Amino acid sequence: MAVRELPVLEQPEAAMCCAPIQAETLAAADARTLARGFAALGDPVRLQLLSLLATSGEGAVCVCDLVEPVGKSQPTVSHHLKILRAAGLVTSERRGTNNWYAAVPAALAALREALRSA
Amino acid sequence: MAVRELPVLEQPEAAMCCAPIQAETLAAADARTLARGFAALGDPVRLQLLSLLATSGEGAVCVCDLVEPVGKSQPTVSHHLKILRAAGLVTSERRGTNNWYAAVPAALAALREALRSA
DNA sequence: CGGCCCCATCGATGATTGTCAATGTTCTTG
DNA sequence: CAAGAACATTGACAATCATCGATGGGGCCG
Repeated sequence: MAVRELPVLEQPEAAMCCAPIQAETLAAADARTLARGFAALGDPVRLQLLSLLATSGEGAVCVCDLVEPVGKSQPTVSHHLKILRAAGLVTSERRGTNNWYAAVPAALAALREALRSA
Repeated sequence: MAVRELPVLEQPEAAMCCAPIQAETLAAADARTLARGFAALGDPVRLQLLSLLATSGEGAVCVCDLVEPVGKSQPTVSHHLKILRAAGLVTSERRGTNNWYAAVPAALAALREALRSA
């Protein structure tokens, strides 16, 4: 594509925004942001990826160690990681030729907090 | 429709299954079930509906009081409520001519628990 | 009984999504 | 510099989804 689309939504954004679901009537804007976060969790492959990252003894995991466990092609895994990163749930860091991903506990905690309902 | 589709997935199912994301490597089956629950939260309209239900002083809310706040057509709201109910996140009860929906705190708590990551 | 709400379902449509094979890009290494 | 390895991006396609207007069915009331 010649003309870049507005990349504004590509930025990590979920992080720690938004009032919990229970605060008066969730504003539409907050709802959109929160929904993007939950939607990122709404796929089995992404949950497995997140699980692999969260349970890895030492924080980060190389993509090469993620492809086989989830049983999908490498481009598909890359695609899901991109979504998780856009939602702010994971971070990535290049080390030499490979790419290490790590979960962002604070982001998960934020979504968890939005779910407190009593 | 003459022949009912297999209704098995229509039943509330999320409820309280599945190991948390952090337990070893989330089995594919558990991941699917959890993902269905989070996917149900992955839409702004459904989050708003859930918010309305969770914040209602007295448990249940009539559909007629849900349509206007979310700014969508009545069939659309009905559709989203159906999805929330299928995911076990809300329950419905007929009272006279109208239908009252209520959040299921235990189901929300189950998803919240799956998110504990440290 | 007849009309009127309240709500669910149907049918259609445009948009989004998950997936893969093929191709690029960026390093490292010989 | 050439070859190869590790990922990301592109393009394509089938499937799912969100949305709405129109319709249907079940209670209530006059």
